[in-house]
Amino acid sequence: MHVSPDDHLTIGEVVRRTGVPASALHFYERKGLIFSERDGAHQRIFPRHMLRRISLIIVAKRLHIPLSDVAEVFAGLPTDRAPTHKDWQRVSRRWKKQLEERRRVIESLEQELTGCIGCGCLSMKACLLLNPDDTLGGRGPGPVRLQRPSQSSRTRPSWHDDPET
Amino acid sequence: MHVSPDDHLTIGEVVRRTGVPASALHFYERKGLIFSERDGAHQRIFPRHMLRRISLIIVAKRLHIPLSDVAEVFAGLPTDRAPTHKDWQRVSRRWKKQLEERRRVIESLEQELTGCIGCGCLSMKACLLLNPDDTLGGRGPGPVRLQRPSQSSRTRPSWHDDPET
DNA sequence: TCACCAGCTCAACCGCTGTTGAGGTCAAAT
DNA sequence: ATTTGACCTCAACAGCGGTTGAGCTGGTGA
Repeated sequence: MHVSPDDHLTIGEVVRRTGVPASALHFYERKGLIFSERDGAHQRIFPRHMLRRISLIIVAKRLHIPLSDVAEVFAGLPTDRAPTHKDWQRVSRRWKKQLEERRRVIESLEQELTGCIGCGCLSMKACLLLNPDDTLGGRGPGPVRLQRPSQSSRTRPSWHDDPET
Repeated sequence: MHVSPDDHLTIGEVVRRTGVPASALHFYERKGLIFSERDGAHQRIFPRHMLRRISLIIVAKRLHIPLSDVAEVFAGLPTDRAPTHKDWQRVSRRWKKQLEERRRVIESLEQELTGCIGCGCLSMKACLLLNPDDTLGGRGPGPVRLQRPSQSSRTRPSWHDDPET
């Protein structure tokens, strides 16, 4: 039943082992993320270590890392053998940093939104939600502003003012 | 210079006030998020309170709330006048919950990934990263597993085992 | 009168991540 | 000899959130 030499796998075998549909494998190959040789009948033969790359793609997918980033990562990885444990550590730490960054962005948005729930001015000029001024969250990680600015320091049109009047 | 009655605005005026390009306004209108009347020359005339809806769309965009959710929210809002402060509070709290949920998902992924950096097995069967078993993170908010499972309780293929061998 | 500007519609296209389907090849099994 | 199954390629389509461009109308000022 289509069994390949120990170190090579047909696409069907890869599909069964990884759960990734053949259409996606074709797609990844077109994108240059994975490679295959061909047998006499022009059919793909994947080196077994390609399973590692595919695993990495699956992980990236779970983490919502775009394939463009995966491609960047793969550019620094050997193509003739599986990545080493050290390779994995580099990659996973890189992706961890991206998760942290995403979390920080969300936390910052949460704080802004919380500050705006009671206000609701939605003024095109004054509302912080509407005006992503990069001064906040721009430099350095960590919380930027834990307290809402004092009343006096912030323009506060009342709710029923029309925006931009 | 194209000035409309106090309570109505041309599309150009809306563009200038909101910073949203006309093409996007057309798009939002096609999606049923905003409405306009037409003047004699079939040109859009926006009721001034439409600016509030547009502000909400801008906020949603910043929060990465999909337009489908905005549409859902707008379905519960009056179409003939601006949303009230109470409306805003309902909406912003809803979106805040969604941010919290997204943050929790990221936190959970961060933890999984952290646990896997030292392991790197990437086993199709055993790796938690590769096998999103909904038992984790599925029920209840908050951290699910703060410590990595004990060596004994978890299958740990060594790095150089081929996945799925 | 003529240019110009604001606006209009409709269709096509962008990047992303794949999926679906049509139509063909090849080897093994019946 | 035929059928089945696995595989191939290529093109088109999906949803999301719009943008771009062509070709039109209508009002205003020089």
